[in-house]
Amino acid sequence: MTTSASSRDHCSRRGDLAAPCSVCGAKEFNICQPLDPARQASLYARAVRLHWARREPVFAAGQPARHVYNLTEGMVALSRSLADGRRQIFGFLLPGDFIGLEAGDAYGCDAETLSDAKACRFDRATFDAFLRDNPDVALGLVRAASSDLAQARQHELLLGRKTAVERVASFLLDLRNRAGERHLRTQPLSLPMTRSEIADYTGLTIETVSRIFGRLKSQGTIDLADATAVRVLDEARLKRLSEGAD
Amino acid sequence: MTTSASSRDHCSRRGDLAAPCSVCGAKEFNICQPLDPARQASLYARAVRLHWARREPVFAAGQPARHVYNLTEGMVALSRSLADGRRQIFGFLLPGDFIGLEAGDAYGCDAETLSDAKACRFDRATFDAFLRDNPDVALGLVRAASSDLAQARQHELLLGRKTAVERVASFLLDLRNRAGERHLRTQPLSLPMTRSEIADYTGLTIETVSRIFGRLKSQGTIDLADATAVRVLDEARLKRLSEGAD
DNA sequence: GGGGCGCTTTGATCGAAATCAACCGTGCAA
DNA sequence: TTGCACGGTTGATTTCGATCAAAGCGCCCC
Repeated sequence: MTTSASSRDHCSRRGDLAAPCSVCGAKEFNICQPLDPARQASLYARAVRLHWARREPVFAAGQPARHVYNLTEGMVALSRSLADGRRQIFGFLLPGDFIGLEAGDAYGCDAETLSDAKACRFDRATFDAFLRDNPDVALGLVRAASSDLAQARQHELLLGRKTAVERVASFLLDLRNRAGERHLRTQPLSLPMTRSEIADYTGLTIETVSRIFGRLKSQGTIDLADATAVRVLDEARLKRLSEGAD
Repeated sequence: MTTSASSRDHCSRRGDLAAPCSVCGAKEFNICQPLDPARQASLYARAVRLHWARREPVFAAGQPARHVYNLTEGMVALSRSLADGRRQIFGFLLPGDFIGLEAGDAYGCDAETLSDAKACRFDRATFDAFLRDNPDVALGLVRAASSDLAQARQHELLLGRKTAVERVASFLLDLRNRAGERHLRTQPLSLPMTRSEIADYTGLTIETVSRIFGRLKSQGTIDLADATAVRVLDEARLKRLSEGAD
């Protein structure tokens, strides 16, 4: 199995999710609440709600890709490591995002929770059949896949050509924008990831990330109540820094 | 128009292509030769064969994405630049690859030829309609898109976490494998791209790329007849170098 | 032939970020 | 309460690749 030992199906906790499952429409964690019961019956009947604690694997690179997930709460990191342990994080997934959608026979990267997280899980075969019957949903997924590629290329530009300051500023702005889009904007922005995960995303070391946070703080560009609570004080400046000005 | 001034429709030169167009099946540059005339009539009737000289733009980031291309001969680079000119090349396209497939309303990157190149061009609307009628082709494209994403992530790992030697070794092996897959393997491997383009792909400078080529040559790992003709002498060693051993 | 241009190579030096090394604060378990 | 593990910050030093500089080599055009 790809989900960790402590993940539970149909967990007994209840409550609103950060985002309803975009496939089966579930709005609460343990209740099936599809938008269109007739069409989606075969799919949601088999959908399973899962939740994980912080720092648990959802799946690992190379495992057979038997499931597709729709994240409804929490944050998940996609990454891949070299044999000697050097790790590159590709991105941080937010509620509403799909996990494992692009996989062929096997998952191409590791997926790990960065916080408590919840997701709807679908069997790949069931999911594919559902897409065949629902071209509108399928079209939406094609768009989502294109946007993943666009994001990956943006990230390639960051890793290949930006300085350390530009990388960290870009990371902060990007996270802020994506959180804002999904109405998850909190003030201050709370970061579930550690300095080590930010370093592995930006292609830097934890020391460099820490120093740059310090510099941004002393400049007055951001405020740090603690290491995880970032308040952007000067967005325009942060934007300039992310593009190589200053 | 996105194609350059010197591109010509239905060019009068003839001859076998490196790869037949994977959509309309054209095997020669100026002759429509579809695999299944009945089904594909609406598409191939409007397909246009183009060719470009070296270093010509196919399209630029931000332009309205009106066309989809299938490269049949030559090589094209996808890239994106920062305001100050720093450029990141995302990949090198070979015959058989699609160009501009993942674009939404506008192209997300610059596409430029690295050599003389030929392609079949389709109107996006026509192409989309064709895909709706040919789900098998559409499925193939979904797989192609997934593999683009996998490749982009491999490249993120290269840019974020590999050393200069590892990057150049990975670049050479990757190009070699992809050329081999498509029966374009030449011995020695001939590189249509300059040191500057290799640098922009690997996130290095031309001087560093040149020095590493020199080092690989003096080690006996590769042989360089001239700057563009690379013969891999010790593939196993190159593989080890690309992964951090040695 | 010669001169200039674009690309590559090679050498010397510099600098941004990595590495090495303490040290701090917090939370947790003995 | 102590001790320790973990994450974060900060300082000293090193290093890898960038930058600066110069020269070599086709290649094309005059």
